[in-house]
Amino acid sequence: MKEEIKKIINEALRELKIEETDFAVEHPADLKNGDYSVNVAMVLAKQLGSNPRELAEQIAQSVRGQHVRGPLTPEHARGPLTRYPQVEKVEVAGAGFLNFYLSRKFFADSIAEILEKNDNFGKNEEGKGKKVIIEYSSPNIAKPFTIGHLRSTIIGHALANIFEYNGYEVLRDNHLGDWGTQFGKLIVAIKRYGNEEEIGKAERPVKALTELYVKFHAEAEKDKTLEDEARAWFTKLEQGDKEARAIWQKCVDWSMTEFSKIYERLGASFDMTLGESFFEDKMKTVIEDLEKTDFYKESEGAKLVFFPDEKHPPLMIQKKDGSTLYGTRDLATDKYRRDTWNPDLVVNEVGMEQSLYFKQLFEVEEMLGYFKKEQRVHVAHGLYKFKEGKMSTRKGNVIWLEDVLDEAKKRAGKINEETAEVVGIGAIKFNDLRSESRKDIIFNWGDILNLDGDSGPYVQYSYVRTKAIENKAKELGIEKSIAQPTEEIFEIEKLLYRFPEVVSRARETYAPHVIAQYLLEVAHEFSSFYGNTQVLKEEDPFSPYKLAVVEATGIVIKKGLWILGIQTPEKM
RNA sequence: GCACCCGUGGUGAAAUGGAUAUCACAACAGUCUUCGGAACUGUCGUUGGGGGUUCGAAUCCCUCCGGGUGCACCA
Repeated sequence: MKEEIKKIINEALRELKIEETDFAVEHPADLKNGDYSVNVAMVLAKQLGSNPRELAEQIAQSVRGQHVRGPLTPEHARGPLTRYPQVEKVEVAGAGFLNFYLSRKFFADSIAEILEKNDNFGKNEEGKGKKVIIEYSSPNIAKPFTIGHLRSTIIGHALANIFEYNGYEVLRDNHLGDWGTQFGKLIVAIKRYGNEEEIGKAERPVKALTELYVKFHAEAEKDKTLEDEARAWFTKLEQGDKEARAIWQKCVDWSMTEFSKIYERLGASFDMTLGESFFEDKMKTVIEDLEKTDFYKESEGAKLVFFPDEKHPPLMIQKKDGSTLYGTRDLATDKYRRDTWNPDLVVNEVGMEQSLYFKQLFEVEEMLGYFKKEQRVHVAHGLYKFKEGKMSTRKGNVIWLEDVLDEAKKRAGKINEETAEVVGIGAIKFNDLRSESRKDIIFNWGDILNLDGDSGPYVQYSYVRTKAIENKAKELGIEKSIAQPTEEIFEIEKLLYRFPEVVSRARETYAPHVIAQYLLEVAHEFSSFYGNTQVLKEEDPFSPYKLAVVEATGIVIKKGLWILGIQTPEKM
């Protein structure tokens, strides 16, 4: 429709003998200002030195076919609008906006389209033939999967769905932190203070491993030789020592058993889980590649990359003891990704605190010719905060994710026992996705599970309500139909047809909250029309056309929530 | 010290450079009574301060203030 409006405007400009110019066709923020608004008069007013409102009025008249200046072409005499039955009227408003109001026909057609496409409504092809790797979740083996890891999992999952819905081929990668010096410490701790059999049988083996890890640090305070012992074990692990390898493997297995339970509850899934250990033998060539560049330098025995003009602080790629770092492994990972899948885009969903690191990483990858900077994106999220203060993952002062999920379920159970899990998890997810991911989230149970407010359960309930109305109509023997669009304009129709644009914008901006906010708007509009007693005041509460709108609303909400990774219960 | 992010009603948030800055929660005042967990209406703002760019700034630029995070052998 946007394109059609551009054509209409350009036609009017030609008729007025005004040179064409760039202008915007947008949805006004306020639904009262029409469905599309055009700023062409304001843009032109400056160039022509005329009054924007008067100019807008002239353009509007030309659009309506009420031309004033010069002879009319026969086609134009009828007015462009008569050839576009989707447009109801054009009005001049504000500083000189041309507001286009769409017609009943347009809305009825869009409702028909939603009903027809159903589950596929909103899918588009903009990413056709393009491949994107999205790395998210990426917990550390043998370390707690806390509420802190929740954000990456939830946001990453939503992003993956957003890209997929826009036609991209999506590879979801869980880049496990399964390598690094902490495994030396862990091996020492297990051998000294642990019991493998007990850990294996524990309900939460990771919890047991974390306790051992904490104990190691406590003991290492007193006995400095422990650190050396740990380093030695990590070296053994790197060299493929059988015993070290076996213990490491157990840690991975125990952790994954525990993590998969969480993923199942969260509905998150991955196409691959290539942990850092997978790239252990792939780092040599990366370091060789780097040594060839002008930016490589050794300093105090370590190998570093220095950035031109000291744009960023240097990035270390090898420690003086010869072992590698996080960055080295990430470079190897991305080289492998390029060689194996040749993706158009690689996205890392990781916390904000790593944004300098990612700037460095992307810069180095460009130096090495692995990826261009525009092919690498760091989607950064803020922290969860609690009223009591910032949460800390150190010193065992940890909030375990499973406890949070259980609490959500328990609280949601007060609404409806049967759907407690779906509503509880949905509430947590929606709370995470409803605002810009860059911002910190203040964790507040009252808001998260609020049925009346801007919450996941509120949106889920709106969907359930569409089903309730459909069932009621069935009882009354009323069939949906778009044959007779009611005279009254439902504000909700003005929102539903925009769903595909919303999905597209969420992809462009890497912003799931765009979809969440849209769903809230839909839910609010829906409840002001079909919010309970309101409906019964209507003369014709369950007309066939209204039912069609209700069903379309259900389709859009369900699909929107699906993209966010949130399930829709059938009852609440 | 340097760099990055954030600052919007009492609270939590939204706003592709556009219109009278939107929504929810809480509070107060009122209308209505069920397909339901009712819903709706009204009241409450110098977008942290100050400059600048622009026809137009919460949004872009500069600067100051406040909060957060990061800056060589962790990940």
